[in-house]
Amino acid sequence: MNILVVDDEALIRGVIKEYLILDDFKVYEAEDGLKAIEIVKNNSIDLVIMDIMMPKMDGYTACKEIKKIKDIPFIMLSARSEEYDKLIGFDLGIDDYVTKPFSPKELVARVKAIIKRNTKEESLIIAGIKIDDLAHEVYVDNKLVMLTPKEYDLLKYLMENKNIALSRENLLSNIWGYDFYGDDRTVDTHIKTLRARLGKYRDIIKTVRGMGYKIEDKR
Amino acid sequence: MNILVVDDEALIRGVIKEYLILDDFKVYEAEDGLKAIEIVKNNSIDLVIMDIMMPKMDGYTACKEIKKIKDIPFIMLSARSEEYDKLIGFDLGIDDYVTKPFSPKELVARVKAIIKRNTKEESLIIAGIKIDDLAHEVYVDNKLVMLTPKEYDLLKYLMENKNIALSRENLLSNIWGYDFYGDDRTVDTHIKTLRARLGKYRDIIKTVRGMGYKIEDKR
DNA sequence: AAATAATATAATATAATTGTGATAAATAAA
DNA sequence: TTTATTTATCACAATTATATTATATTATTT
Repeated sequence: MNILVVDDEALIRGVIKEYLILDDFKVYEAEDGLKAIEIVKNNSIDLVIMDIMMPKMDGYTACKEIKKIKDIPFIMLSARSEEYDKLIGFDLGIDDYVTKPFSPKELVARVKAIIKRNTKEESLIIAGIKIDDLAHEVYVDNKLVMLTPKEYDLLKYLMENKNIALSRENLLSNIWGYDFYGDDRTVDTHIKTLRARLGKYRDIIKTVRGMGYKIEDKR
Repeated sequence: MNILVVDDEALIRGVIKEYLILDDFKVYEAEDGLKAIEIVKNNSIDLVIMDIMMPKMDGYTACKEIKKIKDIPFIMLSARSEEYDKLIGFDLGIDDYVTKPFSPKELVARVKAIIKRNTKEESLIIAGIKIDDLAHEVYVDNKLVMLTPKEYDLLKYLMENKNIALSRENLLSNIWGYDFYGDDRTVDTHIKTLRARLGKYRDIIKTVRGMGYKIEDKR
């Protein structure tokens, strides 16, 4: 889950970020509305925490602009509680509102609550293969299949990037990590074992000769 | 969950009702304080959304009367935010306050928030394991089992997040606290002792290799 | 069709992860 | 304080996963 924190005070951003990271959120930061819009355009942001009072572009305007791009849940921060009414008047689809000074723990709780009510049980499904990422489980024709960690990561990454041919380098750096300096062919071996796990669906993993691999989803 | 919406404007009642129904609430309507009291007397109402300005009997009075009958959470609606202070002065045990014009989405979110914090944690049960959180007791096959504080917290957290694979970092930050800078493997040790306490149910705690642990509830 | 290139597979050695028991440190209780 | 309990860390064994290498197979090019 990617959270964008927008506040002109670096200190406040820092505190919020620290707490969010503890709960496995990935945190992006912006110091004003304009930068926030840029980040939303170029990243997959799932929720925005935004201060109302900011230089260059205030929270109201920034929220309105971002909502045009993508309907992301918002939590607005503000120093004064009176601003609440003003905010409601805007009817921007604000999901929550927190006044400063706030407790970071409370803020994180609200983030979780909002994400929970906005997250439709999204499990990745292609052909007879389903990944329940929360449970960290893979089903083939509704039968639970045990994968090793690497197999799991590989399948998930391929499914998230279905219909895209992924080079071995891409796979290595995104799944093994940028600091992996091993053999390219390591990927091949894992593709092999993964295919074996997928049984009759082994062929959804296509070999892209001279390039790498991809998972194909016809629909 | 039964919600009573009290407002003299049928249009507003209608909008609120529409949104509440989307979230599976059952909605009762009243157009003034007197009718509201009647409905509360004759139905099991869990929460009241009430406008302050109403004919026959205003919101303040109606709220006071209803609180005499039953201690139900209230959300008050009002056209002017200045009335907020007046409302606070009354100290009627208002749970939330929303000024018109309001966002129905926001209102529903607040309803949910209030219901959540008013609902007593029911006891968690998975397989033969029961946590009575109020009593702070754990039963295995209805036999009281003594756990250390950490074991209790760990079991409770795992059960609250059943069917979700939880990383060691997640467990550490949520159970030990964000300021714990110890060894990952500490979790393992506690999982070990916890499993021992659970006797024949030790296997409901699944190891998610390369990841962490989870509790599985098949049903 | 042969030569070449790329990938698939199998076998295996290496590495990483987890389970567990022992122990020391910290905390709470007597 | 002493004692008991709880907690964290360590060490090692058991398990499981991974990377590498060698070889076989398949696809592409000439």
